[in-house]
Amino acid sequence: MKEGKVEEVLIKQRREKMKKLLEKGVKLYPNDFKPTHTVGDVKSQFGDKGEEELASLNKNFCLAGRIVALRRFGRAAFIHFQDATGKLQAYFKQDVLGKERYEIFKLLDIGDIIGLCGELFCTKTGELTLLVKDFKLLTKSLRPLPEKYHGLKDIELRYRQRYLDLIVNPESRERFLKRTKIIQFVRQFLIDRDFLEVETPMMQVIPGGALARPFDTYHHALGIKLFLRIAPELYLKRLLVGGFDRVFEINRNFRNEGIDLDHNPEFTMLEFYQAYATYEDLMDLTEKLFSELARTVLGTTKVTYQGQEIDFSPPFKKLDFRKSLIEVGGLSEQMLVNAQATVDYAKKLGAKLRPGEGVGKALAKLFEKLVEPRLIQPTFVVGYPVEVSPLARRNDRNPDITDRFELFIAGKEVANGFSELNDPDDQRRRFLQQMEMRKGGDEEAHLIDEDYITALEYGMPPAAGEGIGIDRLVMIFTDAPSIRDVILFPHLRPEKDSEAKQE
RNA sequence: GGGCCGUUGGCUCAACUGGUAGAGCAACGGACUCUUAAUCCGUAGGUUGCAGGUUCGAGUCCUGCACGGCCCA
Repeated sequence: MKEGKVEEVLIKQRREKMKKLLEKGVKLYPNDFKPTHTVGDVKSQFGDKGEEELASLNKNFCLAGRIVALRRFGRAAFIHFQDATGKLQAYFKQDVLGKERYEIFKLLDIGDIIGLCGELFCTKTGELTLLVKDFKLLTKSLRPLPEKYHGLKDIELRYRQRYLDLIVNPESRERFLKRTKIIQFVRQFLIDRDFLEVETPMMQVIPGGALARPFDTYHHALGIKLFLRIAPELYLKRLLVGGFDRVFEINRNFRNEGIDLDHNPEFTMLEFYQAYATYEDLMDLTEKLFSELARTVLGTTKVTYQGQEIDFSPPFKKLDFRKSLIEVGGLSEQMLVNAQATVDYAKKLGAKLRPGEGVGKALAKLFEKLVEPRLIQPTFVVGYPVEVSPLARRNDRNPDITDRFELFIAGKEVANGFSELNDPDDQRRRFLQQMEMRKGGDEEAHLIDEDYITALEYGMPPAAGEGIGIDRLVMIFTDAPSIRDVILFPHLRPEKDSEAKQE
């Protein structure tokens, strides 16, 4: 971070205060203060109590938090301090504290973390306030916080110094609290349905389970190249082979791709697998999950996302993949029956199709461009081409498509699920097709995983599985325009200064 | 990777067609014992992202670079 001269002066001033505090025998970073209450406790218990009621309490409260506002006048002052649960006002008076303690109080700054003990009362204006009888500096802050009224607006600083964003922008803090609530709800929803939470490798020898470019790394002791996982799918399905009939994992995936409003190189994914279920069962389950999630976390099934109302009450719309290209994408029937015409049109719209790549890939590209952004209300799209679904079960009536769905909300792909392919011979053929594409230059084509095929040869029960992009889900539920708004520390290019420091 | 836009005290923002870089908050000094964007008086704080160029003169125009945002690939 660049450090201007002015900032250095501000820091120096605070260091001077530290010196004075030390001279008065004040410890700067003690760790022996135990709060008896949080701001949330106090507010929920006494927030609506009247003056007399508070006065008759005659009880001592100890709280701790960061000073975020300071209004001094002579020998008294009001501050606001905040802890993890909220903000509370406190009143410092020389009468109460004595001259010596009040002199120490005067050396405190906005940003300092303090412990406060005292009684609750109600101010003239009706605000619940702690009358401070004793206080203790817990951590001295050396740097000035961003402005109290406007907060921190600079988007780059908000990402790079998220802790500042969290201190001064309540809506950011709320958003991340909501993220946690969402994940907790999803986890409990699955646990309640007898799903077993498991952890599978983040580092894999063969990165599989999705069509994406991986990050690679090296394990020195083993002397092998490893890849950060792009999906946990193939490991979770090995667990189905092992007899865990319902499993799930909520964890990070890593994909070596560009960054935009909907993509971060590491993102959080839920994947779950259920033996003896079909993709249709999972669509039902997904509707239930999303609508209950909305009701629990937001208190309503109608959500406003970027100005558009989204209704999570079931049932969700279902749309056939091919039909969606005509009805939503505006393509003609004639074009879709003519493979060459389809491919040509996809190319015309800017899709890069390599020589080996067929009509399935072209359709997927057309869908991505013409249909996906228009699916605002929760919509299941079903009937994806086999070519782009190498791990999904083939449809019994139409062998060109799979028993697969994707769920779109607000123009974003939020979930992807299918009946699992458990025929080891078909799986091998699919892998081989993918290898052909890879030879044709498709770096995202799936690699052959012989060990996984071996597992299938032992027999995997018929099953269905699904992945849900947690970050996008949180975006929609918190009205966040960018995935970076729902990831605490999104990836940015390092600043030049810090790069120099590393060397 | 390409296009467009942005970068001004710690923070939030001003500065017309090129003509002495300003304000609020925060800070510092002072007054003030129920304030809440406290108030009042005073003070200080800037290599306008970086490097070049044009010009008598550049925050402003031009070129390159860095970082960020949006759009496209």
